[in-house]
Amino acid sequence: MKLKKMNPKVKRQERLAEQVADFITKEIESASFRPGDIFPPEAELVEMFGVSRAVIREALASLKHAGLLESRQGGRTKVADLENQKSFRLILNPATKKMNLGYLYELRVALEGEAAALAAVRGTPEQIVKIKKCLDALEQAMSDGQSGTPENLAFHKALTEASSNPHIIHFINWMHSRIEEQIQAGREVSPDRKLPPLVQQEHTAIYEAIKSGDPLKARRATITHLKNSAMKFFGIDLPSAGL
Amino acid sequence: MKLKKMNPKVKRQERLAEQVADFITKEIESASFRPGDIFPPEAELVEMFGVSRAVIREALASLKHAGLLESRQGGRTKVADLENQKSFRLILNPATKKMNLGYLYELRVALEGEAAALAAVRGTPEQIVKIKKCLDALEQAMSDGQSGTPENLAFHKALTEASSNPHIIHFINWMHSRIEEQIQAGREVSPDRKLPPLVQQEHTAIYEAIKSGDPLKARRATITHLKNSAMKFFGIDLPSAGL
DNA sequence: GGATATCTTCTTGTCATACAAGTTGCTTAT
DNA sequence: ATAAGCAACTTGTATGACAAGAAGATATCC
Repeated sequence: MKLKKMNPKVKRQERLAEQVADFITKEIESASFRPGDIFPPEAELVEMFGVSRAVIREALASLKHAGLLESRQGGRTKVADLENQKSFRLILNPATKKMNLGYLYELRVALEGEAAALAAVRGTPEQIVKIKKCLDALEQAMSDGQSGTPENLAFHKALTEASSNPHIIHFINWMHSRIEEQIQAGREVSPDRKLPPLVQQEHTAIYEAIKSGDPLKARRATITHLKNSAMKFFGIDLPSAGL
Repeated sequence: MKLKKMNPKVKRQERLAEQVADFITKEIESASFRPGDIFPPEAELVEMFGVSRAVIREALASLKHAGLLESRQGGRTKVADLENQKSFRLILNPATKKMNLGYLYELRVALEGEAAALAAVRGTPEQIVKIKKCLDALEQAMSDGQSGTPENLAFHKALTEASSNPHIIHFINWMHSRIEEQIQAGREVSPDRKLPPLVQQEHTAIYEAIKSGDPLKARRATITHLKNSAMKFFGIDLPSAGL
């Protein structure tokens, strides 16, 4: 239960407050504390972790900001309801890395499918032109023998933006980086990530569907594309879910 | 640019660190600062806001934890890439309250539709029984003349849980509370929120589809239900997006 | 005896100061 | 001009002090 203050072996030493915050977060997520429980007073935490009150307060401030804890001057600090958090964080079960990635992909399918459908319904001509440009750039990059990863990312980004829904855009972009993080974390699966020529067909299908204003076709093309890449890169077999 | 330290008129005084953090967050979101920009040193912020360094540090700790800022001992603090944030927060445009709610509903439609489809594909018998129980409880509550709001919530929750995807479950629940918050915030639209008898038909349709294991039907029933309630309660006309 | 008011103690919120650790940029010597 | 070294600046941590509010114990009044 005690934190090490200074471990010289660790290259990039994390700030103490962050260590404490992470520790407490795990404690709460592992249900050692339940929502509504009263939290130990700061003085006790100071002893427990062997750090100054300033550090404890910075850690608690972070967790209060994130919505994990609640406090009022004079009163005791309480563990907040998970529902009431202002920010959303993935709760990653370290025991099931591969499952995590699959679950994340399911989320991705739902959102990017919807984004593509929305793009087909209300994408502006400029947005659609932008998608086309990204498609061409990707084509070019691949025929040049490059990996095409950045162009691929740009294509998906342009696609998302054509949904014109700021929350969906923001969330999809956020999720991409979370997925990337998961991939980096679970290195036992090391895909070469080289885009096979086939994907370009899938990309084109998505573009065509959006351009023709057919939301269902756009959604299906996107889902097919994501299902295929999940299988190809990670061996994940996503459920069809009726589309 | 200066914060008031103590405003006796405000009932529930927010902590200074939280005020500072919110202020800085808005500054960053409104693009006054761009990712990669170096941030003013703490000493300068102390002067700027007229608070102690401890308060500034707690605010900065919160923002670093959220992923908005990055710092290294000795170096300058920088504004982090929005993409790299570990937690997701809604960026609410205060100018367009009604739009926000509509956009949130689009997100909700995408996710709950997917959840319903997944529930139809892989919902366990126990999960489906639970949905039925919630449906019955809602029926009972409504025939008793109650609002049925808590039962309605329970029904949707049971539905979501049957998707068996922890991230989707967590995110939908989180979004419900965000939507509720938005509704509270924009009080000019004050719906009476009383469930009309018609919704029960829609609920039953969702349940039947899931029970029969038909993901497409479950998805469509859910989307129809959400579209109708968005229109009924808030006058929001959601796009069809091909389903 | 029970409800109410007061007071003591505990806890969180804020401030001030000091120093350690590390970075940045300038100065200086080669 | 380049590189080493130094000085100033910035963030990280620790400590002590006090204010403000909450919670519980105590005393008071009916």
